[in-house]
Amino acid sequence: MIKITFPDGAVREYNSGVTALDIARSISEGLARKVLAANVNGQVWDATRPITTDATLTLLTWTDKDGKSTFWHSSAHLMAEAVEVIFPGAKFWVGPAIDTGGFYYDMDLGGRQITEDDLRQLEAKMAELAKKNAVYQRKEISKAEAISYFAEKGDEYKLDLLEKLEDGQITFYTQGNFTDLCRGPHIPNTGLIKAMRLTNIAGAYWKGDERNKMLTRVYGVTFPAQKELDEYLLMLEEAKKRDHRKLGKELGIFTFDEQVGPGLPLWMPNGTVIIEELERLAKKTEEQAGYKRVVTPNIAKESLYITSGHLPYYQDSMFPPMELEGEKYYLKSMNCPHHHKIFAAEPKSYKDLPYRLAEYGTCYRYEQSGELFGLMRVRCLHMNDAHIYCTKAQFYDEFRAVNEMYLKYFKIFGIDKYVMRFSVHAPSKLGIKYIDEPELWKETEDLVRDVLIRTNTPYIEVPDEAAFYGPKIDVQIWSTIGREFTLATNQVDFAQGKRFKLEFTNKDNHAETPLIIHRAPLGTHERFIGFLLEHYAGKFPVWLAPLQVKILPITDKSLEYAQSLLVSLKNADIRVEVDDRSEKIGKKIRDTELAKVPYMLVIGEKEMADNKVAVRRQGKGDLGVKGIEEFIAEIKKEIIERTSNP
RNA sequence: GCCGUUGUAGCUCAGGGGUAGAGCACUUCCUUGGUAAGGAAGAGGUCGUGAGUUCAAUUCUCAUCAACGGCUCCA
Repeated sequence: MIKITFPDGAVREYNSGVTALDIARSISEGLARKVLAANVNGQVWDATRPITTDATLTLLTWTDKDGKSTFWHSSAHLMAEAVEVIFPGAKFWVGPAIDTGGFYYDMDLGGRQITEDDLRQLEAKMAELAKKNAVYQRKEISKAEAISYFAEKGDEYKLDLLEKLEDGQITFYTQGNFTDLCRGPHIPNTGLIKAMRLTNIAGAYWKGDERNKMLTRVYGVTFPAQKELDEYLLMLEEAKKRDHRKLGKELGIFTFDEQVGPGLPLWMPNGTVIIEELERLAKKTEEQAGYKRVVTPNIAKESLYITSGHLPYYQDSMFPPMELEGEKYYLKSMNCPHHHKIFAAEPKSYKDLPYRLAEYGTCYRYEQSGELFGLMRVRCLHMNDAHIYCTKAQFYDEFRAVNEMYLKYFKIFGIDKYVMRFSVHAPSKLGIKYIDEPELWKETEDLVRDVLIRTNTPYIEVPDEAAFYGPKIDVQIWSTIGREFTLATNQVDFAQGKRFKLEFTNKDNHAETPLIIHRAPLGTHERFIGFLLEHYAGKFPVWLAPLQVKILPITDKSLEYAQSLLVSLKNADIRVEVDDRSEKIGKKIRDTELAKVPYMLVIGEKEMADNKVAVRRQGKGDLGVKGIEEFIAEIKKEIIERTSNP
């Protein structure tokens, strides 16, 4: 007998060799039908794998993250089985579950192309195979046997995988007519997969290396019930409606033009209002935090970027230089070197530090054409940039203050889902990807970690993602499309100070090099507004809304009254327009609702007689009648306090 | 940059070897209507661009540009 400990602490005895599925069945048949896998002593196992020692056990179902990923990974195998039927001779690389939902399988179809129609055919085949209730069978196998199996099959990709594996760690999983080299685990049988959708076809480099052959990747998603697939598809539809590219066009925020160039957004009047409101917020915040504003040119001579160290590391991401009078000029892809030159322009004493320079800097980066994505990845960007020059003793307070500024902003925008990524260097890439100063890397990484730990900031540490000049903290956020983006960045730089020979005179009258903090809490206008469009689904809070109030006269008898209201509101610095078309009020309301204008003032003969306005809030409906002064006072409060949407 | 898909009116889309269509938007007129679409008429397109095949190309072929889905990349 073995002892099984359940999550609630209960302990029950079972015969050795019992499976998680048996245990579930001993509790209830209903539970047994839902079990997808099990967590046995901290490892995710097949629910059908015999347990032979005392163990802690958690049964995993669709509601568990590991249950879902087991389900999806098993679905990848099911898809592969269908692929083998429809594309005989297909060779397989890997087919994992993906965090954001679903799975993919990378395959070599021997030069054959796969089409949307093929996907529908594959789905049908998967459904047919699933109905057979085929059991996923696990088998431990020797390396020699495994090699001979795939050698015979002619699958060089699996043979490549086998090279790194040794006897004792190789398992095969078989369901129906499909056998795969796989670590597992898998769900008990294919019958659990009730609904499936192959979502798209893509190319993917073998092993993720662009020098390698491109394999065919098919993405899919499956569910234990048709209803859940329907809900998933509905959610995708909703996400599409929130896509910043769609909203940006509908709301007149930005546009692209072929003649201007890819990745070069044109900010339209409505978008420009948002830019200016964001800048107003940033400038006030930064002024209060002791920053000084500067303005620098968009181009500089080559030597500046040689000194900064950017050219050797990032030349590929810069627009090619303009050459005139024997001199090369580059469009700036970062503001730092320019700021360093401002620091260097006047001698500095320790009394001048911390010295904080801020600029909404325009930068140009030559992102590869395939990387461009709406406003999220562009070639011309406006960065909420600043550089803080400080002593090591000041570093803690300065770095902490920057992190606190992030949090202050996130509160204003209601951003509650984010992760701080602490990116550190990789010692093996010193001198290649990173400045070759091992002691300084250690020292600055320790300084940053110290801030994070002492301020109780949750973070994850990621190796080999630092900037070339020092460690950094990136703030990751998720758009409604499910993509992950770096919104803000806070970086330490121990390298450029030296390279630019930046110095201050310390208390002992010696020259000392300052530490530099690069920070951009609001990221770039492009990415931030792209994010906000999706975050608010285009319904901006009043302080950011391009048009804050629309006055809707019911008939043209109240046009004159509308004009007088317009003047009052404009005098109160409210962004307002009158809809003076000869349309019915229902039509005017509909159009204004769709334009996502926060407030509508409906006025007719009644309001005119009482000198009042009927207030309607976008998405909320009629709020009743009030005096114009009362309305102005309320909306001004909402604007000044930068209130989030109710 | 790589693999794949797409490109028709301002927008969303239909069509198809014999030089084009809908809805919305737009213009004009009628309508003055109380909280999500009043009516009529009109204007608008070298069917992304360039070349080829053909008596004839927007439709077929090739190239190119751009967008989209991924991969790679992201100071």
